[in-house]
Amino acid sequence: MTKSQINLPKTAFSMKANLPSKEPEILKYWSEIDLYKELRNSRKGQEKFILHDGPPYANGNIHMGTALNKILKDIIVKFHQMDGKDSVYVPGWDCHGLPIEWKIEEQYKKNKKNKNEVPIVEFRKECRSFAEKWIDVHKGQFKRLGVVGDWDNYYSTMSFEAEAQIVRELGKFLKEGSLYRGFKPVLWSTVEKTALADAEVEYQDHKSDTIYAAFPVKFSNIKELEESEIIIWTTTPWTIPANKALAYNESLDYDLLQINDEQFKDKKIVVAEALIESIIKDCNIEDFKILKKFKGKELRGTVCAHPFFSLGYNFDIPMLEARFVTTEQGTGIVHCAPSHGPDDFNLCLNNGIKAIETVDGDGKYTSNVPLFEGLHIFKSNLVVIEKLREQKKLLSNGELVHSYPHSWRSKAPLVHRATPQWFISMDSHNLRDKALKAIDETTFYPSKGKERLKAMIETRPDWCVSRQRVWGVPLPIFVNKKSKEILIDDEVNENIASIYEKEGSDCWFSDDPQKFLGKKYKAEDYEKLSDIVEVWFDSGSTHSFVLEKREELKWPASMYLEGSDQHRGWFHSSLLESCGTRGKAPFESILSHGFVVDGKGLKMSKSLGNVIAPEEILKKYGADILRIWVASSNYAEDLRIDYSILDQHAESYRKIRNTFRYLLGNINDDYKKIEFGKINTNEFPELEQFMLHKIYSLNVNFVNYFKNYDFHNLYKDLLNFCTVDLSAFYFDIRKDCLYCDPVDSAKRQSCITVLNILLSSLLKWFAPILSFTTEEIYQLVSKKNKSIHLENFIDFPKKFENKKIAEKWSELIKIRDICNISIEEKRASKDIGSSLEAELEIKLNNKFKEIVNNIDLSELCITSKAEINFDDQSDVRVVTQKASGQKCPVCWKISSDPCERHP
RNA sequence: GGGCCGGUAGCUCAGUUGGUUAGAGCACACCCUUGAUAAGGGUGGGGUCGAAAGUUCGAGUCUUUCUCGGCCCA
Repeated sequence: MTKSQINLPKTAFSMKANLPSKEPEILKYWSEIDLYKELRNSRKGQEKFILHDGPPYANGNIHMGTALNKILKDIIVKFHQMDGKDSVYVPGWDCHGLPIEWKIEEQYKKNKKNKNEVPIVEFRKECRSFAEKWIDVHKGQFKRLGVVGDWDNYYSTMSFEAEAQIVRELGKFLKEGSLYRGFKPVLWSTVEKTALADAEVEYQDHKSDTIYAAFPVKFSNIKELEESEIIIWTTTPWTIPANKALAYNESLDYDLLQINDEQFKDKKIVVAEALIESIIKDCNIEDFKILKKFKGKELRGTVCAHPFFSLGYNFDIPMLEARFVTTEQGTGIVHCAPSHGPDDFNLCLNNGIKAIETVDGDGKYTSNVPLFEGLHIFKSNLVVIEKLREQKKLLSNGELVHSYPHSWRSKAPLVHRATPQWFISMDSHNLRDKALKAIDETTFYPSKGKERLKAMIETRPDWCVSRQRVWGVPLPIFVNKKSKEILIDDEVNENIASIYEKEGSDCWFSDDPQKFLGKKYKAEDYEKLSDIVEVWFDSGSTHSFVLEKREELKWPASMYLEGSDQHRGWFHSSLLESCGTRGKAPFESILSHGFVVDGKGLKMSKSLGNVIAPEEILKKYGADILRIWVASSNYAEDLRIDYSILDQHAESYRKIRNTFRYLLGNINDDYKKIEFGKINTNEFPELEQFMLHKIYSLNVNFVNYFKNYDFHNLYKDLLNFCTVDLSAFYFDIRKDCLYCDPVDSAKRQSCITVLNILLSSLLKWFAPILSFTTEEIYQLVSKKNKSIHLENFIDFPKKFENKKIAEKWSELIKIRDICNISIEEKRASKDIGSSLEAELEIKLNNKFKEIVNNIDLSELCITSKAEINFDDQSDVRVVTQKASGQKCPVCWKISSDPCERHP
């Protein structure tokens, strides 16, 4: 039988991958050999690459976005590890915060338990164990993706160590003086006497009093405006006493009107042109004329007086530019009470007007509001309207039914109320400037991230770090009862931190305040805050209790990597926290990725029914397919996924797998490491030399792509190499030699050498992406080492590069393509089937003499014969004919003479 | 509603400073092979470059408007 005469490929590497069942076995193996420890040992003392993990929230199963994030991190960590660096990855979790509080409250409701009757400490314990449970679930799910890291020593923002360090970090801001107490409007229920979070608010129709009120102009760059009045419209007359500014939009058109009606005789008013019609109707104005038209931007610098200026409100009301002013309704000028609206608050804050406490928790005006102190705001609309009328500053009043926020519990209407909050100043100690400088010193992938973060830092208001909640790190602040001064003392701060380090922060709520104050101060002289720190400060501090505290890590991190929403989130808070405390960013580079969307580019949502869970993909395809999806997608934009896209990647995977299978089969699973120094590439056939050049130049691209974290191009090059250069070209041509030539022939040996080089190259190139499959193969062929992931990338010798051969062979491939077209014609007409049934007559222009010198085009085109003739005609002409003669039973070549190799 | 980013074959992606007929792989169709075989090879079809207008001798590339989508903010 002729089959015994030829060397057919033989391998234990199955064609079918069976990833969903194979991968867990490999995971088990990694855990048995303690891969993470091996990785660390293998790179002791090497340059570090530290990708600091942005902590996911310990709540709910992971979704595609989380999977993408972790896989991308793992790919990068593995690349750097194989690049010879000590590439350490410590995963972490964000644990404090409202979502977990709600989950526990939900459980209480189910069990008919009253939250207010549960001691804070007990409630917090339940939050803690809830977070712990989800950390465990996440851990299992992340590991299943093939993510390698220090899972046993993960970090969490609720560890005692973290809570203690967060106190120390706050202490730095406190000591510096940039942490201050201010006021900020929150949605407040005067019935429940508490602030409500957005999700606790429901919108219902509500009847409000409306007014048109007048603010006299004191100064303006538009001369005609003096002695006129700016008109505003509002649905909350009770906020007029808290007014501090007026807002206009610079791109709107405004008019100065003179009113001639009896009741407003000779009044001159300013309103937006687009709203004149509705205003004159609402205010019963019949006779007016337009004195002047002007653009909003001309209002810059205008200062008004308060409508109650003659009643003691004798401060300036500046006019400020604001984009939120529209001509939808009102007058095109908005009255701003910084204590009673977020827009108003931010606008005023950015213009140096601080909010003050104008209304107390019960809804009554404070002493900061002359004339109205003690009056309940819900009863004061009519009082304010009367006062305006009395001061001749009311044009009209009415009522409006509109959508308005209400408490979901009491159903009572809510108000925006400025409450005492704690802020970190952006400017008092140049935090903004420091952060902007740090951004300039950071490398962004993709580069557009830099502008995005910069724009946010440039315009953001002071950082509010306090929350009136329970599940978080308590703000470690004492305020002197008499002087109202904040206690700033390193000793006290360190005392609190060291207590937390031992027992956690629960004790803040249960233990004697004296415990925290130490002996220096008396507890009775101080008010202990019950606010907690907002969770972005927690996660923004991870660099301090992870990067700085752990010996195996370094500060700053080499990279922070998150979804692009984190420009507003973790990138942002980490930058501010670190610049405030250390003057520098905690990262050298930032990589941001887009969002996972469905196959059509729409966001995934339950209502659209287009959600794909990572779990389903793992069950159907396996983690390596998901990892291919990550590597092949352009993370700079949104990443599309659906089953047809995954099917396509699964197809590519098969191609890659079969490439490996061909390599393994032809070396019979007997991989031999090739010593590059010992091989003389010049003695190789040209085809082998060409392949070595291909390997070399692919690696040049590979390194460039990797350095720029350009994985989708890197993967594309690898895949194309497998399909175009190997499967359809090199492998196809060399089958004849591998199967039919004597085992010891120099040509076959050269080929085997190249196959060995290819195997090790591809294994390493693919290892960071196809973590499981490359390990599966490595286990089959490696004799000494425990894991492919412990290997280094290959440093290919310069002698592999051969530009001359590359140029020559790219011409040969063009000739081959033309031959194939000619062969195809004969195949289509059923003259021949296999290309070995063909013999070629190739006519070449004389200029190709050099190109085809020493080249057997029958080998290249896999035909039985190829005759070359030269002339001075056009470049390449091929005639294909059916080969005549006998088919050699061994190599299947057809020839009229007996087969030379197999006589 | 505002800011930012994006839209190139069915899919994943290339496309330099504007310059031949817009490329690759996959998928698809047809054919071959049965010695990589639930594999492998060959050939081929497929694009108004989201839309419109403008600048230019010339636009996928520059400008404006619109549209669709995403993120952030309100």
